[in-house]
Amino acid sequence: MTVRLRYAPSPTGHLHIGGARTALFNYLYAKHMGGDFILRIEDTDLERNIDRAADEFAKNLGWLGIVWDEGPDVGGKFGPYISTERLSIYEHYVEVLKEKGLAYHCYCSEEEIAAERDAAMAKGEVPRYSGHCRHLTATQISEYEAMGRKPVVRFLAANDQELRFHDLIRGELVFEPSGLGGDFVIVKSNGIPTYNFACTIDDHLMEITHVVRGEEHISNTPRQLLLYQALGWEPPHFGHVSLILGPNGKKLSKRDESIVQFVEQYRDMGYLPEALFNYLALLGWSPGGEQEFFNKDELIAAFTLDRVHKSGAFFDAARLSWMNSHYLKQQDAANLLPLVQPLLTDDQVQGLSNEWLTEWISLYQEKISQLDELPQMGASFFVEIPKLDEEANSMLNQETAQQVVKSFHEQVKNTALWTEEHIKPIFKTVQSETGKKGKDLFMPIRAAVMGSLHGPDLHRSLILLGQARVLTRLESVIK
RNA sequence: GGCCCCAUGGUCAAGCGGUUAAGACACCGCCCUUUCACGGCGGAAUCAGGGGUUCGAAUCCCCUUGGGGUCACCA
Repeated sequence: MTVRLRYAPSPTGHLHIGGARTALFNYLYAKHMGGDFILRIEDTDLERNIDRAADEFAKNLGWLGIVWDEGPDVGGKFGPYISTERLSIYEHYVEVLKEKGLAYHCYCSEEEIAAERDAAMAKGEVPRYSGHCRHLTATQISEYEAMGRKPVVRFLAANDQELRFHDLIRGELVFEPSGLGGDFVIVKSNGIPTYNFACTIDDHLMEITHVVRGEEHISNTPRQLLLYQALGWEPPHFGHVSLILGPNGKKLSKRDESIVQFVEQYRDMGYLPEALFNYLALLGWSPGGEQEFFNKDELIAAFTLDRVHKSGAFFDAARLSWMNSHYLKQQDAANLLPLVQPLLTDDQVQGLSNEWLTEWISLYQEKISQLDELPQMGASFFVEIPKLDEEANSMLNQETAQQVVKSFHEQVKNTALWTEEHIKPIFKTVQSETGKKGKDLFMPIRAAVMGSLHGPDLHRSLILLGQARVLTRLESVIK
């Protein structure tokens, strides 16, 4: 039997790194086992649904390199893959449960339930639905209806045995039935099923074999187990992945601004999908060896659930950054060009060929850890005369530096060709003319031409700049 | 608070009863280099505490402590 896993986000925001990692683990395991990976949208919270969010999830998941075999856009034989398009399916199973006497209408208002809960809490007891509406008479029901109350449907959780399941990551997990909170809601008063219900129905009908999800779902599992039991279904295997922690040591909150946590933001900053993919795979999972860099196929080959960590992991932005700089170095500058172009203004790229820009990228490629550092770092190439920074300025105020610059200027002016082979001898000549070498030779020229003592390879920079512009820049600092 | 989960350096982590407790990021030195970076070499830094079990415990068990998750008509 082939393995089937799914990622089932609710379209209430952007894809964040925690969700992306959960999707990634599901994907990697499905592919490792030669099975299917399914994307399903759980949009049962009508109020919080955000337009286009589902498309964004798909877009960003796709960007990361996660591909699904079935989903809202690609279809599949277990569709539809969006909860709100499956309402009639859920209705059917509500009827099934009602016929078995395991589901009933509850007319208690949210206020009444809240009052019960608060009372229980005040007494230090576990909140638990009282079962008030379990056995309503026909008259009571019509009274409630006459009052205009809209019922929810509750599942009759009469279970009094402990619930247990073998978690793929954590091992045997056991729950006391008293902690469940009594009969829980499976259909909200607006007629839409709750997560626990929809999820159970969908996972079963879609023949999901392994449910790998965040640790925050551990406590939902016993309720879902009850549902599987009531429906006479075999539950899938469950595995709960630990949380990704923010700087405060708590579960990442989407509202926490201290950390960049949406996939799209990383894309915009110039992170490569391979780097994020690689980093996320290694967060909370380890193949055990010393290898750090893995491509997708290697990860698929290596990924197993039993090596997923039980403890939470801090999101280490510095490590991601390091990993991205590695992937950036690996790339051909030409491949980076389309990613860099959107980061440059029309003004900057005016009249510049792709070849020129590619060379410009390759000049800085190994110095950056994200692509959006490039425009700033390489800005001096886009202006006629760069502004001298403090260090460069004070260097050029020195008489010895002026000598070097003047001599260099003279040579540049008189050279006919402007290639690496012609530039090298120029430095030789300046060296013998001024008696300067090493730093004393190169730094004044770098300062004069680039406006800074730090920067990429000087020879290549000069060539890219072009003879005319180099001359202009030299003249601008000669006193 | 109830229930549940977790615990190796600052961070990611290897380790599954016998190791000088890997490796990486970050950090600090040094080297390479016309600068910055890259790279190379080196350094500092970890088994939360206490009990057991065992000839032997980072590894197994218990307790404590600490952290986290969850207690919705959100997922």
